[in-house]
Amino acid sequence: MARTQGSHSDITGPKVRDAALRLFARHGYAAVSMRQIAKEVGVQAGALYNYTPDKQSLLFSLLKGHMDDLLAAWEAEPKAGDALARLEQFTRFHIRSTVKTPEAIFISYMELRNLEPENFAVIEDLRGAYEDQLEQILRSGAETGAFDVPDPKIATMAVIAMLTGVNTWYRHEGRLSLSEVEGIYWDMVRKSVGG
Amino acid sequence: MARTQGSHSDITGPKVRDAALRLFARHGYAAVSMRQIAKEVGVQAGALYNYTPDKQSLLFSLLKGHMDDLLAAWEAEPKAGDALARLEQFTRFHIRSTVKTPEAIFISYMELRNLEPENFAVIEDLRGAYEDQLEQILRSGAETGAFDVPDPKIATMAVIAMLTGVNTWYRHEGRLSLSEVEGIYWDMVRKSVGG
DNA sequence: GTCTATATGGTGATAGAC
DNA sequence: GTCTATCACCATATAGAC
Repeated sequence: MARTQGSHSDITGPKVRDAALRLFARHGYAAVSMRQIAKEVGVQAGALYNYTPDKQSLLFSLLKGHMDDLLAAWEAEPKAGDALARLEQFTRFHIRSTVKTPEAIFISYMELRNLEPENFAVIEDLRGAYEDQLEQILRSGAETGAFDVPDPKIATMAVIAMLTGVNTWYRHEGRLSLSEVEGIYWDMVRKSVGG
Repeated sequence: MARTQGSHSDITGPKVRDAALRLFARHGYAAVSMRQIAKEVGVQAGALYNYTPDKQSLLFSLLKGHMDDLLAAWEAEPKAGDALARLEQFTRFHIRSTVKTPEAIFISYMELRNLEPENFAVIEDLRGAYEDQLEQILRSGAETGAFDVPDPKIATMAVIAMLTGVNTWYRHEGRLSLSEVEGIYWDMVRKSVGG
């Protein structure tokens, strides 16, 4: 039986999140008003509050959703292979993630300071869990002698920063294909840890 | 002869810039009000306009000043040595700069999107000039066979991102000394380019 | 050079009609 | 679920007294 009371909530909700993600990534959370988001969605500002209790919750929800998706996608990857194979897997996974959802990756490290303390703590935990995945790979490879990594913690930060940097310049229409980019970065990552 | 009309401009001016730099770095340009800056300086908001025509000019001036300082400091470095020595020099220089002026480095890549178009173009040019310094080093090393770098442009972005990442975690009171950090990163950078 | 006071407009969020 | 209208507040920037 068809709904008699018309509702767009099942489509407007995602549109609100999409618009917020895009605008936050482009202009920054603090610089974007609820009226701008509403205009992008095609509703009045008041209608947004059917989908989020406030602006801060909207930001948090986007970041939390992204981190959950990222961790779930990594968990879903096959976990076979030695440390070198796992490092290649992580490298390619992180670059593909960066390229697939650039706005989400971007706001996830640009808008942390605009989270209220409790929200910040949640996202920082998830980020830490993600970085731990790489750190464990480097640590296990260092123990078996597969890698030459004197300080796995620092090496983790260095590799993550290098890979996330793809975000700042990669364009789909660019000179290099995604697999070429992956190959170049994997070559550098592998060599940087003496693998 | 002493000034009869009291003036604090020679001290208030720098204090305005210092406060703005610190607050922009911590909370972001869009999230910081002129009233907050004034409060930090210890004057009323109106007084700030003796030192900047508007908020945007204040941001631009901070970014421009930082990039000019950075380029001038690099120019002032001795330019002897082969590509490998020059790469080590750049690596250590960039890390030291990142650690010495963390707020300026931070806003220089976080607040670009808050610059108006003409201001953005100026800063982007200066950033490009800085990145070119590294790219030329990698390119010359690749030509002589000192480095194994198939794509100097990408390698430049990768190395810069890795080094700038120090900004996100380094603390003066931390576990590692600056020269230890430099050493670890230089080891990774050298290996990553096959040097 | 700094102050107080103010012009002008945008902000997040809510109330109540439909 | 969306609209219009509105509240209370904060924003940047300026004017004019001292």
